[in-house]
Amino acid sequence: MAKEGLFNVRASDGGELRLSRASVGRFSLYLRHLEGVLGEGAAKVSSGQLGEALGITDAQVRKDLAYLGSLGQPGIGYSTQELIDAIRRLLGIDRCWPVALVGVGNLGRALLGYRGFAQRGFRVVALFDTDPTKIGQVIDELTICNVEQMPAVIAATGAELGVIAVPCAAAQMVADALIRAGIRGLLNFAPVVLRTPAEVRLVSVDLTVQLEQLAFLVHTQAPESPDTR
Amino acid sequence: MAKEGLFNVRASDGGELRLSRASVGRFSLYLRHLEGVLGEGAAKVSSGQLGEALGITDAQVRKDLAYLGSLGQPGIGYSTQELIDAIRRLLGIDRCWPVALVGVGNLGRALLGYRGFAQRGFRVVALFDTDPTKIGQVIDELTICNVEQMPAVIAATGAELGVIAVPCAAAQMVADALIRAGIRGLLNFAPVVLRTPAEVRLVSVDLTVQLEQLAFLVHTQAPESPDTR
DNA sequence: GGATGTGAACGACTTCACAGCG
DNA sequence: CGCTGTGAAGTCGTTCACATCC
Repeated sequence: MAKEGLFNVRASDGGELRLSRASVGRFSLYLRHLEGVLGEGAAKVSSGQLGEALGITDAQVRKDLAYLGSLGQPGIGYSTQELIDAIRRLLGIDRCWPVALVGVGNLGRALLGYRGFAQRGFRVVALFDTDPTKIGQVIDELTICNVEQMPAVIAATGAELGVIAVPCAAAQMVADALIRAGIRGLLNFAPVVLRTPAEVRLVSVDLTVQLEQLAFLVHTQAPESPDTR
Repeated sequence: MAKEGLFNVRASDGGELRLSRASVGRFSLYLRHLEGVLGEGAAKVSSGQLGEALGITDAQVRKDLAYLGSLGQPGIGYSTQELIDAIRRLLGIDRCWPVALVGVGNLGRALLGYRGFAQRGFRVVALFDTDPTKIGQVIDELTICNVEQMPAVIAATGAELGVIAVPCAAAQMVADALIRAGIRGLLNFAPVVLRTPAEVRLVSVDLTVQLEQLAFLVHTQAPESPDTR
């Protein structure tokens, strides 16, 4: 009932590009690794080196990078910096994304303090919680607001993405409120399947599911280790 | 260079079964939903209802559930309880998994307090940190130990799985230590690609990658919302 | 009628293999 | 010679469609 598929992206040359879902996930990993090797002074990388580092084949890497245009030089490799810039553009993280965080428990605080977010241009600009005792507290110069204030606060701060880090009983209600307030994408950590209108994007991360995957792998002694996600 | 693939599982009838990676991820979601509907008193479910709830097709659900054996009754559906039991057996979570948690920062604490873990039989039995000021602190009746004590503590507690919630600079070192101490599977939250021997299972969760996926989806206004993973 | 289980068709993703370029 | 870019082949995963059974 839900159709999987390819993404249509405006390519750098202005044309349309069909991008597979699986590649999108890998671009984040390429980016992370490329920023690392650039810091070590490597101005060039080859598909073989990248594949080695991420545990995938060199052919796969070349297929992915070909989406960015013809950035590679035969016999030489790719310019690290050029790849980084192109991937950031493709993923849409060549700019700042203002984020609203709902649920300032341990998980929320962990996300708030997470370096990786800021480094990639994600900036938490608003905090919300449903617990009345937390309303009004200030963390990192941000005041925790209640859900009723959401439309006003989100309009004022310009938050476009929402992170849901509340217990699962409250998750759908929080999602609905965020959507009413005009948020365009949700990152959900609550272990429930959220119902959202088609125009709101949703990514869910369920920590229990990940642990269960691991238990399954250990339990069955499966042949190969899986990749990140 | 790493081959992806199917898992060989000992089926309930004793035979070998080939199980796709993708299905494994969905079994956790089925389980979560089934426990919910069982709590509401639904003794039977159909593939259509399950698919509707998780946003996938009924055919997909039937294909997945067929891995469990022929539990369905044509015209009736599946017994909720039977499915729950069979999925728990398949995933290997029909027993308790002792877990060692490394890194007692915000994320570590969030995981420690996470209800879902305990409910599914994952029990944190050992805590470690690299920060000397935290060593010796007691949380939830567990004393935070340092990495040197790892072999002894893990042997004493019987921990089989390790959760890595340390900054990425320390992650590989922690992984190596856990592996030396005899751990069989790792759940990694640090944004690096860990190197592990083939017999140790690895699942990685990179929160930045998830946010970047979301940014990409919003950025491109892709047609359909993705599912959990 | 209503729902399962499953071969066959379809579509997506990965790997192969090699032409072509620096 | 080394490495990229890409058609072709192969593998994996999902959906269709329908025989089958309660």
